[in-house]
Amino acid sequence: MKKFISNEPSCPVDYAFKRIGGKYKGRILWYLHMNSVMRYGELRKALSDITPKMLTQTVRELEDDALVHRKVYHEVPPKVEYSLTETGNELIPFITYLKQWGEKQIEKER
Amino acid sequence: MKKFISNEPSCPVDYAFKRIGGKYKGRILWYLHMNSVMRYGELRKALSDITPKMLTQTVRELEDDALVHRKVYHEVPPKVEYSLTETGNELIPFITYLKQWGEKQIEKER
DNA sequence: CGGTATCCTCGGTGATACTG
DNA sequence: CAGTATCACCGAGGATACCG
Repeated sequence: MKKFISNEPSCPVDYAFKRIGGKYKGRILWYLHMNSVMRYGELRKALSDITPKMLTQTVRELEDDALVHRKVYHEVPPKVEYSLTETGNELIPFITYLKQWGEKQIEKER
Repeated sequence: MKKFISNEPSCPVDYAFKRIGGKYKGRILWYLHMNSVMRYGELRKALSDITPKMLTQTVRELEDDALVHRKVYHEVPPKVEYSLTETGNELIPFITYLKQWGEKQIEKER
């Protein structure tokens, strides 16, 4: 039987995983989906175990990958709002599926 | 506006990511989906950059998580076949979606 | 053929303190 | 409020050699 082998240096599956992998990206995308718009401090509270450095770093990566939009209000005190971009929104069906699968597996373990 | 915050210690999204995250798991699941059954050496060729240690470690984790089935033939020379379990198959729609999304993004970059 | 056994590297993550 | 700046750690992943 002839096997299908895709040996591209950058497999699309790998590519996608790199863009949404990492310790917090899945949760951030999910929270932004649930809330539409969140401020820096709100994300920080939602991801209670995250350090400011990691939060900033992670949302910047998501912004560079065009999954998250960052809106800065030049006020005092400062205000920054995060939301999903169109491309980020395209990931939601996928994250929803993954979440349901995860819930099912957790249920199985009990 | 009241925000939706899910602060469970083990969010299902996180849970799922941990089970299919890692450098090679996505590709292994995808290859097994495409080929139905693959031997150790075939997986090794498919994932040309993987070391035997990492391959063994990764498929063992997938086996422990009941995503992959490992069938040993007690022959000489030895023969081991890997395939997706039912639970592993449930991830395929998700990986398919992710793959298409990845292809689209790669296309955008060009 | 299908793995193990060691040893080692490196970068993703964390802790803490400070700032416009 | 929304970040930066440093320094430190540790474990996922890699290199290499060997085994039943």
